[in-house]
Amino acid sequence: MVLELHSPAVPTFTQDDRIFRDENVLQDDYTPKDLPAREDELEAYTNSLQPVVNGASPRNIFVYGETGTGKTVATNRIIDDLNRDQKNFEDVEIKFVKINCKDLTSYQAGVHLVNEFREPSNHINSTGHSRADVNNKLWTHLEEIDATHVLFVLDEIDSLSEDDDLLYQIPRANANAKVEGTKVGLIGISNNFTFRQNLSARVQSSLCEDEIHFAPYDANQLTAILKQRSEKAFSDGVLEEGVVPLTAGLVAQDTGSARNALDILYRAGTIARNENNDVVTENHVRQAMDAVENGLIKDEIRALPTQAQLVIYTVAVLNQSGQNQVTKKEIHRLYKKFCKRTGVNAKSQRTIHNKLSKLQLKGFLNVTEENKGRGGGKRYKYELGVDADLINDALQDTPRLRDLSTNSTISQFS
DNA sequence: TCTCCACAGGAACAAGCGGTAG
DNA sequence: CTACCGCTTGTTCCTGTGGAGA
Repeated sequence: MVLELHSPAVPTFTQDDRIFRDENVLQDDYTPKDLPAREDELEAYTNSLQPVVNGASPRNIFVYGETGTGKTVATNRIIDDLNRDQKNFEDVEIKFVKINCKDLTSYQAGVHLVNEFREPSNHINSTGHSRADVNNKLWTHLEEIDATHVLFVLDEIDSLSEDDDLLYQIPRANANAKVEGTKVGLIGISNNFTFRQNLSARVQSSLCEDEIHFAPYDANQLTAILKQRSEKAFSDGVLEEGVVPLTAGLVAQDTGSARNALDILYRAGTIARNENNDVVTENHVRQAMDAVENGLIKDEIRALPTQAQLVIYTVAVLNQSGQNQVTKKEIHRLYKKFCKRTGVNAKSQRTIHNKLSKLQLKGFLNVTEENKGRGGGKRYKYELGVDADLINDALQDTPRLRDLSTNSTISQFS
C-alpha cells in the first residue's frame, strides 16, 4: 500500500490519485455542512434548547438511536450553532461540557467532568476519592464558573448502565440546591434504546424530559448521504452507476448506519486504488463489505483480554479438530494446557464460565442447551460464532499467543 | 410422577491496584 | 504512616433448573 489510510491529502499524492478527490470527506471525523434526512430531528433539538436561549432553565434531553444514525453529528451541529448565535444574546452565556462515556463507570465519568473544568496540571485522579467528594468538586466548579448555563453533553451514556447516579445528580443539581448560581442541563446520548427502560424511575423522570429519536436510515436516505459525500470525495466519473445504490441498499438491510455505509464506500475506493483501477465497481463494494465486517471482528478479538483470547482460541481449536459443540469442561481442559504453554495463569472453571458467557454476548460463540436428564443433566455446548481463520489472523498480532496459533494442532494437546 | 444428573449462574467475599487525606 | 476510596478480577459456596429415565 502506497498511502497511509489516514494520512491527510498531500498534494503530491493527490496528483496521481485517480480515485479520490478528497478522501477525508469519507472519514469519521468529517462534519458535513448539511445533514440530509435529519431535518425533523434538528428541529426537535432546536425546540428543546429554546428555553436556554430565553434564559430559562434548560430541559434535559435524551437522544437515542443506533450507531451511525447522526446523533453525534447533529449534536455537534446544534452546539456549534448555539455557540455562534449566543453572541447575539445579551444576558445569556452558555457553556457546553462534552464527554464520551464509553468504557467509563458513572464515577469515572464524574471525575472526567470535574477535570473538564480544570487545567491538565490540576486534574484529579480517577481513584482515591469518595463519590461525594467528586460530586462536591463538580458543584463547586459549576457555582464558580462564569456562565449562566452549563449544558453537559454525555455521549454513549448507555455505557454507564448499572449505576446511573450521575444521571440523577446532574439533572437534579439545581432542584436539589447543589448548584444555585448556574443553570444546569443534561443532554444524554445513547446508542441503545432499551437503555431508557433500564434506568431507575427517578432518573427517567428527570433525564428524559425531552426525547429525540434517530431512526436508522433507509436506503433512500443513505443514498442521499452517500451522494452528497461522494461528490466531494471521489473524482468525477469514478463511481460506477450502481455503486451508491448498492452500498445504500446493503447497509440499509443490515445496520442503517451512515458511518458503516461511508466506511464501505471508502474501503471500496481504496480497493480500486490498490488494484490500479480507474473506476469503483459494484464488485469492489462487495469486497469492501466483507473486509469491513471481518475487520471489525478482528479488531474486537484483538481488543479482548488475554484470558478471553485464550478461551476463544481454545474453542476454535476444538471446533477445527471436528468437535463442533463442546462443553465448558472440555474447553477448560484444553485451555489449561494452552495456559501452561504460554505461561499464563490458568483460571478456575467458574471464571471460564463467565468468560464464555461474555464471549457469547459479543457474538463470538454460539450456545446450544442440551439436557440429557438423569443421564447427564443440563449443560451448554459452545461453538464458534465467527470464522476460525479470523481468530487465527487476529491472534497473529498478539505476541503471547502468536506461537500458539501457528504451531498448535489438536493432536499435540488432546 | 418423581428423582436426580451435571451443570448454570447468583451471592458473598478476597486480594490487589492506584490513588487521596490527615 | 494509616485509613480509606472505587474498581477489577477472580474464587468459593450454594441454590436453581429441565427433562430423561426409574
